[in-house]
Amino acid sequence: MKLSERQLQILQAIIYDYVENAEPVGSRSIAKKYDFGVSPATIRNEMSDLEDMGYLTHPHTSAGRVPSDKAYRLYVDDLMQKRSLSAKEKRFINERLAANRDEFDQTIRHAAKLLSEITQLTSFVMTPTTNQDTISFVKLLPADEETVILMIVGDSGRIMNTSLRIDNSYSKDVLDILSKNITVNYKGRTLDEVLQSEIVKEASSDIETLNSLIGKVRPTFIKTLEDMLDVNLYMEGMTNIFDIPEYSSIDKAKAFLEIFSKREEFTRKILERGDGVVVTIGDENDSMEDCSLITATYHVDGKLVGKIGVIGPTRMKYDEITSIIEYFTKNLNETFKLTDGKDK
Amino acid sequence: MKLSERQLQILQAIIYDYVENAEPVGSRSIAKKYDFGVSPATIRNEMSDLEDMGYLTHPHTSAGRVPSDKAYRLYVDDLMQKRSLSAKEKRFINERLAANRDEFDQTIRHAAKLLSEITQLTSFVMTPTTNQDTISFVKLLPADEETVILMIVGDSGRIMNTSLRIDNSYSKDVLDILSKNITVNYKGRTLDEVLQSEIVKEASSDIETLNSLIGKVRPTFIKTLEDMLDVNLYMEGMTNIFDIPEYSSIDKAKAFLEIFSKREEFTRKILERGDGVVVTIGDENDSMEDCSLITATYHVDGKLVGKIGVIGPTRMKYDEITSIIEYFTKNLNETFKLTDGKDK
DNA sequence: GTTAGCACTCGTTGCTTAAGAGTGCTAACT
DNA sequence: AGTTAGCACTCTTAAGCAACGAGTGCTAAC
Repeated sequence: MKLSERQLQILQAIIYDYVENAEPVGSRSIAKKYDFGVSPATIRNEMSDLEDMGYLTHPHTSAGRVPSDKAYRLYVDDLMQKRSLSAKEKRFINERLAANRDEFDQTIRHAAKLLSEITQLTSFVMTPTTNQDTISFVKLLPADEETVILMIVGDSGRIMNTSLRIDNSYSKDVLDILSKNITVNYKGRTLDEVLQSEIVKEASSDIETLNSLIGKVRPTFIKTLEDMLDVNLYMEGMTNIFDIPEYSSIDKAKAFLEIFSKREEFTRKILERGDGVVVTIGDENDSMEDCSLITATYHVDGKLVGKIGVIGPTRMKYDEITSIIEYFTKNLNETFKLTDGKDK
Repeated sequence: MKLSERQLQILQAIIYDYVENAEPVGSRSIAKKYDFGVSPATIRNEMSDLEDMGYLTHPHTSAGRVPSDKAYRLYVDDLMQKRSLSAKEKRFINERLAANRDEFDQTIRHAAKLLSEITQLTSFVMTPTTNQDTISFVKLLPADEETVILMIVGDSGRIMNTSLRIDNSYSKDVLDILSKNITVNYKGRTLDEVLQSEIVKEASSDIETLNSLIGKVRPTFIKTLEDMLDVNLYMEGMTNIFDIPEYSSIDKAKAFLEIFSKREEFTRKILERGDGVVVTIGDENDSMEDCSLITATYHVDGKLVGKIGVIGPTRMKYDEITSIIEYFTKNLNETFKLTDGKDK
C-alpha cells in the first residue's frame, strides 16, 4: 500500500523530531511544531495507520510514536535529501585532515578521529584490502652474512619486505635465481591466489642448495603474503556512546562495546559490505540489531579499497552523516592518489 | 603509630571481605565470619581506631567500613602473601599460551586476552621498548631500478627495513659507501641518541651524488628509527568492567573507558613504571584515582623490555593477580628467550 | 580491656498518590 | 468522507512517606 503525500510528510516530521530529541513523539507536538494545518486528532489517525503499516511503533499504550527500522529505510531510500556540506564545513574538514598526512595508518586513523568528533558517534577505518593486488616481482637480497631480505612488490606499488636469518650464507647468484624463479611463477597472480593455491608449497628445483634455500624462505614468504593481506581496523570515539540516550543503560552500553571486542567478526562484516556509501539499519545488521552502520569506501592509488564508517543508534542523522562520510572519502581518495610506494 | 596484631588481622579480614563482596563490611559480620573470639563491639572499637588512622572509611554514618587506598597499600606491602599457583593453574596457563606462538604481537596479545579472561579485569600488553637498543649496522640495498631498501639492524638482533623509491638509480658502490658512512657514524649508539642528536641532520659529504642520496634517504632513515622506537599497546577485556559493581554507573564506566581513549597518555604512564611487578593503588595513579594498576615486565632475548598488566578497581585480589602476572612474565620470558631476529 | 544494651542515623524498599503525556474512541461538524 | 473536539483510559514518572534493617557510637556494667 502506498503512503499518501501527507503520510510521508508526517512520517518525515516524526523521524526528524525523534532523531532530534530521542523521545517518542506525540500527535500534539507534531501538529504544533510542523504546520500541517490539521488538528492533532487527524495526525493521530494518520499515525495509527502508519503504525498498522509498520512504520511506527509504540513503546507502550500511552506513549508517543517511534520510527521503526522500516521507516528509517524508507527515509534513507526515498525521503532524505543529501545535504551538501557548506564551504565552511568543507574547509574545516580539509584543514584538519591535511594536518596529518605523514604515514598511511596514521592518516586514516586521524580521519576516523575527526569523523567521530564531528558526528559524535563511534567511527572506524580499515586499511585497504590487497587480496586483489597482483604480484609484480619478488626479490631476495643478501644483507649480511646471516641475513637475507625478502621483498615482495605488488602491481599496486605496495612493497613489503621481511628479513630472515639463515644459517649458512648463499651467494647472490643463488638468491637471484630463486628470486627469478619465484617471480616467474607468481607474477600477475593475486596474493590471494598465491596463498590459496598449493603452488607455493610445490615449488622445487633440481639443484640441491636451491632446494634447501626454498625450504627456508617458504615460511617467511607465506607469512609476508599473509601480512600483506591483513587489514588493520582502527576504532575511535567509543566513549561517545555514553552521551547517547539509547546507551544510557549499562546493559545497552555493554552490548554495544562488545561488538568491538569481537574484532575479527566485525572486520569480516565490514569487508563484506558493498562499495560506495552503504547504510544498514537495525535489523539489517545481524547481531547488531540496535545499531545503524554507515560505511563508505576510499581508494588508494585509485585501486586498493579501504573502508571508513560510523556506527551508532538507529536514530541518527542519516542525511548529514552520509554526506560527511562521502566527503571524507573524496578527501581521502585525493590524498592517496599520488601516493608513493612506501609500504603501509 | 603501629598497628597491633589484632588490628592487622581485623584489617586483613575487612579487606578480604570487601574484596570478595564489594560491600561495606560491618563489625557484626566480621565478628561472626572470622573467629577473633571477641564481640562485635570490640571489633567496632578497633575499626573506629583504624578509621582514625586512615585505613578505613565510612560511606555514611550508618554504613559499614571500606578499606582506604592506604589500607590496600599496607596489605600489598606487608600483609598479603604471594599465592603460588597450583600445578593445575600453571598447566592451564602454559597450555593456553603455547597454543599461539606464531608471531610476536599475536603472541603477547593472546597473553593479554588470557590474562583478562583469568582475572576478569581489563588487561594490556606493550611491545618492548627499544630505545636502549643500539645500532649494529645500517645497510642500503638496491632492489630494482627505482627502489632501495634501507635496513637497520640493532644489537638486540631486531631488524627493520623499509623500502624507498628514488628516481634515478645509484650504483651499488655508492649505496655501499653511504651504508658504511652511516654505520660508522651511529654504530653503538642507542636509537634514542641517534634520533635526539642533531647528527642525523648534519651528515654530509664532499661527493655530489652522495649528498643527493643522503637527502633522499634521511627522511626514511629517521622515520624508520621512529618506527623502531614505537611501542604497540593492546588492550583486552574492556567490557569486563561492566560486570564490576564499581563501574555499574554510566559515569564511572565512561571515566574508566576514557582512560583508554587517551592511548598515548596511558602508554606513557605505563612506560614510566619500574621493572618487575609494580602495584599502584588509587591515588597513586594520577588521573586514574579509582583504579589500581598492576604491571610487570617481560623480556625478549633477555634484553628488550615489554610490559604486561591489568587495570581494575582498587578493590581487587592483589595477591592472586600479582602471582598470576608474575607467572605470565615467566612464561613469556621463556617463550621469547631464543627468539630469532625477525622484525616485530 | 571487653561487652551488652540502646538510641540514633541513614539508605533501601515498598506503597500510595498525583501529575502529565498521549492514545483511542465516539459523536458531531463541514 | 474527512476532520475535529471531547473525554475516558492507560501508562510512566516523580514525590512523599512509613517501615525496615544494617550499622554505628556511646555508656555503663562486667
